[in-house]
Amino acid sequence: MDDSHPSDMGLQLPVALTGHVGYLAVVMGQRSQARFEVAMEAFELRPVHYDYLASLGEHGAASQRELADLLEVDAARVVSLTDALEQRGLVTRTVDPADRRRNLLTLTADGRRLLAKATKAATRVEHDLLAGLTAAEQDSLRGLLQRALSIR
Amino acid sequence: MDDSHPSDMGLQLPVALTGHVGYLAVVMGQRSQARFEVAMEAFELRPVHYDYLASLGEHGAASQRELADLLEVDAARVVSLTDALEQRGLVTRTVDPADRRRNLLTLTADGRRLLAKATKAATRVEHDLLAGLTAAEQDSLRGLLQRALSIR
DNA sequence: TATTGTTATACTCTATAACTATA
DNA sequence: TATAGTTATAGAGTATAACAATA
Repeated sequence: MDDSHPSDMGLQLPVALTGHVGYLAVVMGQRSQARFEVAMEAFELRPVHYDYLASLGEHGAASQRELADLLEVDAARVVSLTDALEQRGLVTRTVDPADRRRNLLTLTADGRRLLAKATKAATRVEHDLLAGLTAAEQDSLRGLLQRALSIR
Repeated sequence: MDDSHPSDMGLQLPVALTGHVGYLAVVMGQRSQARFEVAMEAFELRPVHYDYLASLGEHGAASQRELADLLEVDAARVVSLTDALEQRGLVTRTVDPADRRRNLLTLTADGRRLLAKATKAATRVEHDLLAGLTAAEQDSLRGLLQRALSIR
């Protein structure tokens, strides 16, 4: 929300915090999230909606439970998220013929179009977020975070 | 909360997310915060309490407003945080003689002792969080995050 | 009996606004 | 008039638990 001026010249954050990757990751995550929220407002999406749409965009279809596990959100939350996105015509629910308890979620054409636009905005946020680093440093940071998180 | 097994073998997170430093930073921050919360439970502290104590630990004394600006939390929140820490005998409020509107916050001896113990626990969390990286990579990651955030 | 999805409720956290006192 | 701190309230966001349908 508050893109802190580094030249505030009040107190300084203690080294006990700024010297830890854990703390820096929290701050970096908050900054990223805050800017991403602003960027997504243009599409009336919250970050979790984007994660939702992007996941369907790559997998084609998924059940609500699968999506809940993937995004690590409560199953009840997927219900209300899906309600909202379905009402806006971005997603459809269809009963899985193979297991009629399951709802298969799919992006509509509108959903794919919105996702494409939102993805461009997300890339712009990424670019701005890393403006202080060289391209090589950006790659390095990405790789280190992926390794630390055991992603890919 | 949920230290995700990478071998869940459900769906995989989309590259649209995992390929962005912004997303990785959010996930890293969440993981860090979650583990830090668990570690601080032993001291009946929440992360914000630790940030509070660590800031006083390095600055000696600060007013409530200064602390609110530094930690980027609401002034009203500093009131309730201070209430709790003061009741536990970890912090004292004393009126600033130079400006009687201001409360100067100081760690008590108990506060310093608890901070020292909590700091050790925080260091252990940091160590575990970065277990997958070499020492050189850890330094590199720390430096890149600091540069990206314009800290120090 | 276990799992998927749904609903309604309760709770936690935080921001907001109104107030007192000092400057 | 502006600032520091306090208090009480309201709001958003999320988790919880009970339920219905299907396996």
